[in-house]
Amino acid sequence: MHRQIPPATVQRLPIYLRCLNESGSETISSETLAELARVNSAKVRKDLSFLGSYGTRGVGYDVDHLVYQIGRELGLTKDWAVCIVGIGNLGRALAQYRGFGERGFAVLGLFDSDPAKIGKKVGGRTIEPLSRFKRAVKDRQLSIGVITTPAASAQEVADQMVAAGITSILNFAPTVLSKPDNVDVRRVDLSTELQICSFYLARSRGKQAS
Amino acid sequence: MHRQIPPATVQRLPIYLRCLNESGSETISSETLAELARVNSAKVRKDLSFLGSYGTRGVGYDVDHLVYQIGRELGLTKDWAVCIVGIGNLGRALAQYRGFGERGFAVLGLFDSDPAKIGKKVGGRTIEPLSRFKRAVKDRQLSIGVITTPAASAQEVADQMVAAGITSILNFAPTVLSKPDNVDVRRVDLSTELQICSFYLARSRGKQAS
DNA sequence: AATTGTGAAATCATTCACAGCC
DNA sequence: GGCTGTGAATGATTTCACAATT
Repeated sequence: MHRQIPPATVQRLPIYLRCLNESGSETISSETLAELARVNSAKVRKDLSFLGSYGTRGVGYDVDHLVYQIGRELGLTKDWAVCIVGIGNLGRALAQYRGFGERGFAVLGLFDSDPAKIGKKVGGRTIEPLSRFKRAVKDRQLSIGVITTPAASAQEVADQMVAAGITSILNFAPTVLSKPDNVDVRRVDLSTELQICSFYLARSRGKQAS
Repeated sequence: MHRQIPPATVQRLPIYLRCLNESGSETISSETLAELARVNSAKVRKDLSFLGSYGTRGVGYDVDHLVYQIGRELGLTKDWAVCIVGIGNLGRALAQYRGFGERGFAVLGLFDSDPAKIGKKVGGRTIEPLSRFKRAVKDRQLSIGVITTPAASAQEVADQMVAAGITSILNFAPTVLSKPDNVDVRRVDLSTELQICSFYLARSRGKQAS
Protein backbone atom coordinates (compact mmCIF):
# COMPACT_ATOMS: atom_id res chain seq x y z
CA MET A 1 0.00 0.00 0.00
CA HIS A 2 1.13 3.66 -0.12
CA ARG A 3 0.27 7.34 -0.70
CA GLN A 4 -3.00 9.24 -0.51
CA ILE A 5 -3.54 8.90 3.20
CA PRO A 6 -7.22 8.76 4.24
CA PRO A 7 -8.49 11.60 6.44
CA ALA A 8 -9.33 9.24 9.28
CA THR A 9 -5.71 8.17 9.36
CA VAL A 10 -4.39 11.73 9.20
CA GLN A 11 -6.43 12.51 12.31
CA ARG A 12 -4.73 9.74 14.22
CA LEU A 13 -1.14 10.36 13.17
CA PRO A 14 -0.64 13.21 15.69
CA ILE A 15 -1.88 10.91 18.45
CA TYR A 16 0.55 8.17 17.50
CA LEU A 17 3.29 10.75 17.38
CA ARG A 18 2.56 11.87 20.91
CA CYS A 19 2.36 8.31 22.22
CA LEU A 20 5.67 7.46 20.55
CA ASN A 21 7.37 10.50 22.02
CA GLU A 22 6.33 9.37 25.46
CA SER A 23 7.06 5.70 24.99
CA GLY A 24 10.74 5.61 25.92
CA SER A 25 11.60 2.25 24.40
CA GLU A 26 13.60 1.58 21.23
CA THR A 27 10.99 -0.36 19.33
CA ILE A 28 7.26 -0.75 19.73
CA SER A 29 4.69 -3.25 18.49
CA SER A 30 1.39 -2.24 16.94
CA GLU A 31 -0.26 -3.89 19.92
CA THR A 32 1.56 -1.68 22.43
CA LEU A 33 1.09 1.50 20.43
CA ALA A 34 -2.58 0.61 20.06
CA GLU A 35 -2.92 0.37 23.85
CA LEU A 36 -1.29 3.76 24.35
CA ALA A 37 -3.48 5.41 21.73
CA ARG A 38 -6.54 3.40 22.81
CA VAL A 39 -7.35 2.03 19.40
CA ASN A 40 -7.44 -1.34 17.70
CA SER A 41 -4.02 -2.73 16.73
CA ALA A 42 -5.09 -3.60 13.19
CA LYS A 43 -5.97 0.06 12.78
CA VAL A 44 -2.49 1.07 13.87
CA ARG A 45 -0.92 -1.30 11.38
CA LYS A 46 -3.13 -0.19 8.54
CA ASP A 47 -2.59 3.48 9.37
CA LEU A 48 1.18 3.05 9.47
CA SER A 49 1.17 0.99 6.30
CA PHE A 50 -0.04 4.10 4.43
CA LEU A 51 3.29 5.71 5.22
CA GLY A 52 5.19 2.74 3.83
CA SER A 53 6.56 -0.46 5.32
CA TYR A 54 8.53 0.76 8.26
CA GLY A 55 7.94 -2.17 10.60
CA THR A 56 9.90 -5.38 11.05
CA ARG A 57 7.91 -8.61 11.30
CA GLY A 58 8.47 -10.38 14.54
CA VAL A 59 9.94 -7.22 16.08
CA GLY A 60 7.78 -4.13 15.67
CA TYR A 61 8.52 -0.57 14.68
CA ASP A 62 11.67 1.40 15.43
CA VAL A 63 10.34 4.29 17.52
CA ASP A 64 12.76 6.97 16.32
CA HIS A 65 12.31 6.06 12.72
CA LEU A 66 8.55 6.06 13.05
CA VAL A 67 8.57 9.43 14.80
CA TYR A 68 10.62 10.77 11.92
CA GLN A 69 8.36 9.28 9.24
CA ILE A 70 5.13 10.46 10.83
CA GLY A 71 6.60 13.92 11.38
CA ARG A 72 7.67 14.07 7.78
CA GLU A 73 4.27 12.94 6.56
CA LEU A 74 2.61 15.61 8.71
CA GLY A 75 4.86 18.28 7.26
CA LEU A 76 6.52 18.94 10.60
CA THR A 77 10.05 19.05 9.21
CA LYS A 78 9.34 22.70 8.53
CA ASP A 79 8.25 25.26 11.14
CA TRP A 80 4.95 26.89 10.24
CA ALA A 81 4.15 30.48 11.07
CA VAL A 82 0.78 30.97 12.73
CA CYS A 83 -1.26 34.11 13.20
CA ILE A 84 -4.14 34.66 15.57
CA VAL A 85 -6.93 37.08 14.78
CA GLY A 86 -9.17 38.17 17.64
CA ILE A 87 -7.27 38.66 20.88
CA GLY A 88 -10.04 38.15 23.42
CA ASN A 89 -9.86 35.65 26.27
CA LEU A 90 -9.37 32.68 24.02
CA GLY A 91 -7.03 34.39 21.58
CA ARG A 92 -4.88 35.53 24.46
CA ALA A 93 -4.80 32.04 25.95
CA LEU A 94 -3.73 30.54 22.63
CA ALA A 95 -1.11 33.23 22.12
CA GLN A 96 0.46 32.22 25.41
CA TYR A 97 0.12 28.48 24.93
CA ARG A 98 3.57 26.93 24.93
CA GLY A 99 2.51 23.70 23.27
CA PHE A 100 2.56 25.40 19.89
CA GLY A 101 6.17 26.50 19.95
CA GLU A 102 7.26 23.14 21.30
CA ARG A 103 5.69 21.44 18.33
CA GLY A 104 7.15 23.72 15.69
CA PHE A 105 4.37 26.23 15.31
CA ALA A 106 5.58 29.79 15.78
CA VAL A 107 2.99 32.43 16.58
CA LEU A 108 4.26 35.35 14.51
CA GLY A 109 1.23 37.59 14.38
CA LEU A 110 -1.55 38.78 16.70
CA PHE A 111 -4.29 40.92 15.19
CA ASP A 112 -7.36 42.63 16.50
CA SER A 113 -9.77 45.25 15.24
CA ASP A 114 -10.17 46.94 18.62
CA PRO A 115 -8.00 50.10 18.68
CA ALA A 116 -7.76 49.82 22.45
CA LYS A 117 -5.86 46.55 22.10
CA ILE A 118 -3.43 47.58 19.37
CA GLY A 119 0.09 47.94 20.70
CA LYS A 120 -0.52 45.86 23.81
CA LYS A 121 1.73 42.87 24.28
CA VAL A 122 0.64 39.27 24.76
CA GLY A 123 3.14 36.49 25.26
CA GLY A 124 5.92 38.75 24.04
CA ARG A 125 4.21 39.78 20.81
CA THR A 126 2.52 43.08 20.04
CA ILE A 127 -1.09 43.16 18.90
CA GLU A 128 -1.39 44.74 15.46
CA PRO A 129 -4.31 46.25 13.55
CA LEU A 130 -5.94 44.27 10.77
CA SER A 131 -4.80 46.88 8.27
CA ARG A 132 -1.35 45.35 8.56
CA PHE A 133 -2.56 41.82 8.10
CA LYS A 134 -2.08 41.27 4.39
CA ARG A 135 1.39 42.72 4.47
CA ALA A 136 2.37 40.63 7.48
CA VAL A 137 1.22 37.41 5.81
CA LYS A 138 3.56 38.08 2.90
CA ASP A 139 6.49 39.38 4.95
CA ARG A 140 6.43 36.75 7.68
CA GLN A 141 5.13 33.93 5.49
CA LEU A 142 2.23 33.32 7.85
CA SER A 143 0.60 30.10 6.67
CA ILE A 144 -1.91 29.08 9.32
CA GLY A 145 -4.64 31.47 10.45
CA VAL A 146 -6.41 31.02 13.77
CA ILE A 147 -9.75 32.79 14.16
CA THR A 148 -10.76 33.62 17.73
CA THR A 149 -13.12 36.50 17.03
CA PRO A 150 -16.81 36.58 17.91
CA ALA A 151 -19.01 34.69 15.44
CA ALA A 152 -20.22 37.89 13.81
CA SER A 153 -16.79 38.87 12.49
CA ALA A 154 -15.45 35.41 11.70
CA GLN A 155 -16.53 35.26 8.06
CA GLU A 156 -15.07 38.66 7.33
CA VAL A 157 -11.78 37.67 8.92
CA ALA A 158 -11.77 34.39 7.01
CA ASP A 159 -12.29 36.30 3.77
CA GLN A 160 -9.35 38.54 4.59
CA MET A 161 -7.20 35.52 5.35
CA VAL A 162 -8.10 33.92 2.06
CA ALA A 163 -7.45 37.19 0.23
CA ALA A 164 -4.03 37.38 1.87
CA GLY A 165 -3.21 33.91 0.58
CA ILE A 166 -3.73 31.80 3.68
CA THR A 167 -4.97 28.31 2.81
CA SER A 168 -5.22 26.77 6.24
CA ILE A 169 -7.58 28.08 8.90
CA LEU A 170 -8.37 26.95 12.42
CA ASN A 171 -11.73 28.42 13.36
CA PHE A 172 -12.73 28.75 17.02
CA ALA A 173 -15.66 31.05 16.29
CA PRO A 174 -19.00 29.31 16.58
CA THR A 175 -19.98 29.58 12.95
CA VAL A 176 -19.65 27.69 9.67
CA LEU A 177 -17.38 29.52 7.23
CA SER A 178 -17.68 29.86 3.44
CA LYS A 179 -14.42 29.31 1.66
CA PRO A 180 -12.95 28.33 -1.68
CA ASP A 181 -12.19 24.65 -2.25
CA ASN A 182 -8.45 25.06 -2.01
CA VAL A 183 -8.67 26.41 1.55
CA ASP A 184 -8.78 23.97 4.45
CA VAL A 185 -10.84 25.06 7.45
CA ARG A 186 -10.85 23.10 10.69
CA ARG A 187 -13.53 23.94 13.21
CA VAL A 188 -13.03 23.79 16.97
CA ASP A 189 -16.30 24.65 18.62
CA LEU A 190 -16.55 24.56 22.39
CA SER A 191 -20.30 24.87 22.71
CA THR A 192 -20.78 22.19 20.09
CA GLU A 193 -18.58 19.87 22.11
CA LEU A 194 -20.56 20.58 25.25
CA GLN A 195 -23.80 19.93 23.40
CA ILE A 196 -22.49 16.57 22.28
CA CYS A 197 -21.54 15.84 25.90
CA SER A 198 -25.08 16.78 26.79
CA PHE A 199 -26.52 14.32 24.29
CA TYR A 200 -24.62 11.36 25.68
CA LEU A 201 -25.30 12.47 29.25
CA ALA A 202 -29.02 12.77 28.62
CA ARG A 203 -29.05 9.40 26.94
CA SER A 204 -27.31 7.62 29.78
CA ARG A 205 -29.37 9.40 32.42
CA GLY A 206 -32.48 8.31 30.55
CA LYS A 207 -31.42 4.68 30.76
CA GLN A 208 -31.07 4.56 34.53
CA ALA A 209 -34.06 5.52 36.58
CA SER A 210 -32.81 8.97 37.61
CA MET B 1 -36.83 5.44 10.72
CA HIS B 2 -36.18 6.48 14.34
CA ARG B 3 -34.07 6.19 17.51
CA GLN B 4 -30.44 5.29 18.08
CA ILE B 5 -28.94 8.32 16.41
CA PRO B 6 -25.59 7.65 14.71
CA PRO B 7 -22.57 9.53 16.08
CA ALA B 8 -21.99 11.32 12.79
CA THR B 9 -25.48 12.75 13.03
CA VAL B 10 -25.08 13.75 16.68
CA GLN B 11 -22.03 15.78 15.67
CA ARG B 12 -24.05 17.73 13.16
CA LEU B 13 -27.14 18.44 15.26
CA PRO B 14 -25.50 21.36 17.12
CA ILE B 15 -24.58 22.90 13.78
CA TYR B 16 -28.12 22.64 12.47
CA LEU B 17 -29.33 24.15 15.71
CA ARG B 18 -27.07 27.14 15.31
CA CYS B 19 -28.05 27.64 11.66
CA LEU B 20 -31.73 27.44 12.57
CA ASN B 21 -31.37 29.97 15.35
CA GLU B 22 -29.85 32.40 12.88
CA SER B 23 -32.24 31.69 10.02
CA GLY B 24 -35.05 34.09 10.87
CA SER B 25 -37.75 32.55 8.67
CA GLU B 26 -40.74 30.48 9.81
CA THR B 27 -40.02 27.36 7.83
CA ILE B 28 -36.92 26.06 6.11
CA SER B 29 -36.28 23.44 3.42
CA SER B 30 -33.58 20.80 3.72
CA GLU B 31 -31.94 22.47 0.74
CA THR B 32 -31.66 25.85 2.50
CA LEU B 33 -30.53 24.38 5.81
CA ALA B 34 -27.96 22.35 3.91
CA GLU B 35 -26.56 25.51 2.33
CA LEU B 36 -26.28 27.20 5.72
CA ALA B 37 -24.56 24.21 7.29
CA ARG B 38 -22.53 23.53 4.13
CA VAL B 39 -23.57 19.92 3.77
CA ASN B 40 -25.53 17.82 1.30
CA SER B 41 -29.34 18.21 1.54
CA ALA B 42 -29.94 14.46 1.59
CA LYS B 43 -27.73 14.34 4.64
CA VAL B 44 -29.85 16.96 6.35
CA ARG B 45 -33.03 15.04 5.61
CA LYS B 46 -31.59 11.75 6.76
CA ASP B 47 -30.17 13.32 9.93
CA LEU B 48 -33.48 14.94 10.79
CA SER B 49 -35.40 11.77 10.00
CA PHE B 50 -33.63 10.12 12.94
CA LEU B 51 -35.46 12.52 15.24
CA GLY B 52 -38.81 11.63 13.71
CA SER B 53 -40.89 13.01 10.86
CA TYR B 54 -41.04 16.67 11.62
CA GLY B 55 -41.09 18.03 8.07
CA THR B 56 -43.98 18.74 5.75
CA ARG B 57 -43.65 17.58 2.14
CA GLY B 58 -43.87 20.44 -0.31
CA VAL B 59 -43.20 22.94 2.49
CA GLY B 60 -40.16 22.13 4.62
CA TYR B 61 -39.53 22.14 8.35
CA ASP B 62 -41.07 24.47 10.89
CA VAL B 63 -38.04 26.24 12.33
CA ASP B 64 -39.27 26.65 15.90
CA HIS B 65 -40.46 23.12 16.12
CA LEU B 66 -37.20 21.79 14.74
CA VAL B 67 -35.18 23.90 17.17
CA TYR B 68 -37.23 22.43 19.97
CA GLN B 69 -36.87 18.84 18.77
CA ILE B 70 -33.12 19.06 18.21
CA GLY B 71 -32.67 20.75 21.58
CA ARG B 72 -34.67 18.03 23.24
CA GLU B 73 -32.70 15.31 21.52
CA LEU B 74 -29.43 16.94 22.62
CA GLY B 75 -30.65 17.07 26.20
CA LEU B 76 -30.67 20.86 26.26
CA THR B 77 -34.04 21.16 27.96
CA LYS B 78 -32.10 20.86 31.20
CA ASP B 79 -29.21 23.15 32.26
CA TRP B 80 -26.03 21.20 32.89
CA ALA B 81 -23.52 22.21 35.52
CA VAL B 82 -19.93 22.31 34.29
CA CYS B 83 -16.70 22.38 36.25
CA ILE B 84 -13.27 23.34 35.01
CA VAL B 85 -10.13 21.84 36.50
CA GLY B 86 -6.85 23.60 35.77
CA ILE B 87 -7.16 27.36 35.76
CA GLY B 88 -4.22 28.35 33.58
CA ASN B 89 -4.53 30.50 30.48
CA LEU B 90 -6.98 28.22 28.75
CA GLY B 91 -9.00 27.36 31.84
CA ARG B 92 -9.36 31.02 32.61
CA ALA B 93 -10.47 31.79 29.06
CA LEU B 94 -13.10 29.06 29.18
CA ALA B 95 -14.30 30.18 32.60
CA GLN B 96 -14.98 33.61 31.13
CA TYR B 97 -16.49 32.42 27.86
CA ARG B 98 -20.06 33.64 27.63
CA GLY B 99 -21.12 31.15 24.98
CA PHE B 100 -21.53 28.47 27.64
CA GLY B 101 -24.07 30.27 29.77
CA GLU B 102 -26.00 31.36 26.71
CA ARG B 103 -26.38 27.77 25.65
CA GLY B 104 -27.49 26.43 29.00
CA PHE B 105 -24.17 25.34 30.45
CA ALA B 106 -23.48 26.88 33.84
CA VAL B 107 -19.90 26.92 35.05
CA LEU B 108 -20.37 26.11 38.74
CA GLY B 109 -16.88 25.08 39.76
CA LEU B 110 -13.28 26.13 39.14
CA PHE B 111 -10.55 23.98 40.62
CA ASP B 112 -6.78 24.10 40.70
CA SER B 113 -4.04 22.39 42.63
CA ASP B 114 -1.85 25.51 42.88
CA PRO B 115 -2.28 27.04 46.37
CA ALA B 116 -1.38 30.44 44.95
CA LYS B 117 -4.51 30.38 42.79
CA ILE B 118 -6.98 29.19 45.42
CA GLY B 119 -9.35 31.94 46.46
CA LYS B 120 -8.75 34.09 43.39
CA LYS B 121 -11.79 34.96 41.34
CA VAL B 122 -12.29 34.31 37.63
CA GLY B 123 -15.44 35.35 35.84
CA GLY B 124 -17.19 35.85 39.15
CA ARG B 125 -16.34 32.42 40.57
CA THR B 126 -13.74 31.58 43.17
CA ILE B 127 -11.04 29.02 42.43
CA GLU B 128 -11.22 26.11 44.86
CA PRO B 129 -8.74 23.42 45.87
CA LEU B 130 -9.15 19.91 44.50
CA SER B 131 -9.80 18.63 48.01
CA ARG B 132 -13.25 20.13 47.70
CA PHE B 133 -13.91 18.59 44.32
CA LYS B 134 -15.79 15.43 45.22
CA ARG B 135 -18.04 17.24 47.62
CA ALA B 136 -18.78 19.97 45.10
CA VAL B 137 -19.76 17.46 42.43
CA LYS B 138 -22.38 16.01 44.75
CA ASP B 139 -23.61 19.30 46.18
CA ARG B 140 -23.81 21.25 42.94
CA GLN B 141 -24.66 18.29 40.73
CA LEU B 142 -21.73 19.00 38.45
CA SER B 143 -22.14 16.72 35.47
CA ILE B 144 -19.60 17.81 32.87
CA GLY B 145 -15.91 18.03 33.71
CA VAL B 146 -13.54 20.15 31.64
CA ILE B 147 -9.84 19.34 31.96
CA THR B 148 -7.46 22.21 31.19
CA THR B 149 -4.46 21.06 33.20
CA PRO B 150 -1.04 20.25 31.74
CA ALA B 151 -0.82 16.81 30.16
CA ALA B 152 1.06 15.38 33.13
CA SER B 153 -1.83 15.86 35.57
CA ALA B 154 -4.71 15.15 33.20
CA GLN B 155 -5.06 11.43 33.92
CA GLU B 156 -5.04 11.99 37.67
CA VAL B 157 -7.71 14.65 37.34
CA ALA B 158 -9.78 12.41 35.07
CA ASP B 159 -9.57 9.64 37.66
CA GLN B 160 -10.79 12.00 40.35
CA MET B 161 -13.65 13.09 38.14
CA VAL B 162 -14.68 9.52 37.49
CA ALA B 163 -14.41 8.73 41.21
CA ALA B 164 -16.66 11.68 41.97
CA GLY B 165 -19.28 10.34 39.59
CA ILE B 166 -18.74 12.49 36.54
CA THR B 167 -19.51 10.61 33.32
CA SER B 168 -18.85 13.27 30.73
CA ILE B 169 -15.43 14.83 30.25
CA LEU B 170 -14.11 17.42 27.83
CA ASN B 171 -10.33 17.04 27.72
CA PHE B 172 -8.16 19.90 26.47
CA ALA B 173 -4.94 18.39 27.77
CA PRO B 174 -2.79 16.90 25.03
CA THR B 175 -3.04 13.30 26.14
CA VAL B 176 -5.22 10.23 25.67
CA LEU B 177 -7.13 9.35 28.84
CA SER B 178 -7.97 5.94 30.29
CA LYS B 179 -11.53 5.68 31.48
CA PRO B 180 -14.26 3.17 32.18
CA ASP B 181 -16.70 2.38 29.36
CA ASN B 182 -19.58 4.28 30.88
CA VAL B 183 -17.65 7.55 30.83
CA ASP B 184 -17.66 9.66 27.67
CA VAL B 185 -14.49 11.62 26.97
CA ARG B 186 -14.28 14.16 24.17
CA ARG B 187 -10.85 15.38 23.22
CA VAL B 188 -10.11 18.90 21.99
CA ASP B 189 -6.45 19.08 21.15
CA LEU B 190 -5.04 22.27 19.75
CA SER B 191 -1.63 20.98 18.68
CA THR B 192 -3.25 18.01 17.01
CA GLU B 193 -5.43 20.36 15.01
CA LEU B 194 -2.41 22.40 13.96
CA GLN B 195 -0.58 19.25 12.93
CA ILE B 196 -3.50 18.26 10.74
CA CYS B 197 -3.41 21.75 9.22
CA SER B 198 0.26 21.17 8.62
CA PHE B 199 -0.40 17.92 6.78
CA TYR B 200 -2.81 19.50 4.32
CA LEU B 201 -0.60 22.54 3.92
CA ALA B 202 2.45 20.42 3.17
CA ARG B 203 0.47 18.35 0.73
CA SER B 204 -0.83 21.32 -1.21
CA ARG B 205 2.54 23.08 -1.16
CA GLY B 206 4.08 19.93 -2.56
CA LYS B 207 1.71 19.96 -5.52
CA GLN B 208 2.58 23.41 -6.78
CA ALA B 209 6.16 24.12 -7.71
CA SER B 210 7.05 26.13 -4.61
C1' DA C 1 7.44 -17.42 18.22
C1' DA C 2 6.29 -12.92 17.46
C1' DT C 3 4.69 -9.45 14.69
C1' DT C 4 3.83 -7.05 10.37
C1' DG C 5 1.16 -6.04 6.16
C1' DT C 6 -2.94 -6.64 3.79
C1' DG C 7 -6.80 -8.95 1.30
C1' DA C 8 -11.55 -9.87 2.49
C1' DA C 9 -15.61 -9.14 5.46
C1' DA C 10 -18.22 -6.29 8.27
C1' DT C 11 -19.75 -2.00 9.63
C1' DC C 12 -20.76 2.75 9.22
C1' DA C 13 -21.66 7.05 6.55
C1' DT C 14 -22.86 9.51 2.47
C1' DT C 15 -25.23 10.29 -1.61
C1' DC C 16 -28.50 9.21 -5.20
C1' DA C 17 -32.89 8.95 -6.91
C1' DC C 18 -37.56 8.73 -6.62
C1' DA C 19 -42.17 7.42 -4.65
C1' DG C 20 -45.29 9.69 -1.76
C1' DC C 21 -47.41 13.63 0.16
C1' DC C 22 -48.89 18.47 0.58
C1' DG D 1 -44.64 21.85 -8.37
C1' DG D 2 -41.99 21.52 -4.47
C1' DC D 3 -40.15 19.04 -0.85
C1' DT D 4 -39.78 15.23 2.52
C1' DG D 5 -38.59 10.55 3.80
C1' DT D 6 -36.16 6.60 2.71
C1' DG D 7 -34.72 2.33 0.17
C1' DA D 8 -30.87 1.18 -2.60
C1' DA D 9 -26.19 2.23 -4.25
C1' DT D 10 -21.92 3.82 -3.36
C1' DG D 11 -17.96 5.00 -0.69
C1' DA D 12 -15.13 5.11 3.56
C1' DT D 13 -13.56 3.06 7.72
C1' DT D 14 -12.91 -0.50 10.84
C1' DT D 15 -12.00 -5.03 12.03
C1' DC D 16 -10.86 -9.82 11.19
C1' DA D 17 -7.86 -13.29 10.08
C1' DC D 18 -3.88 -15.11 8.25
C1' DA D 19 0.10 -15.65 5.00
C1' DA D 20 4.62 -13.67 4.92
C1' DT D 21 8.72 -12.38 7.26
C1' DT D 22 12.19 -11.85 10.71
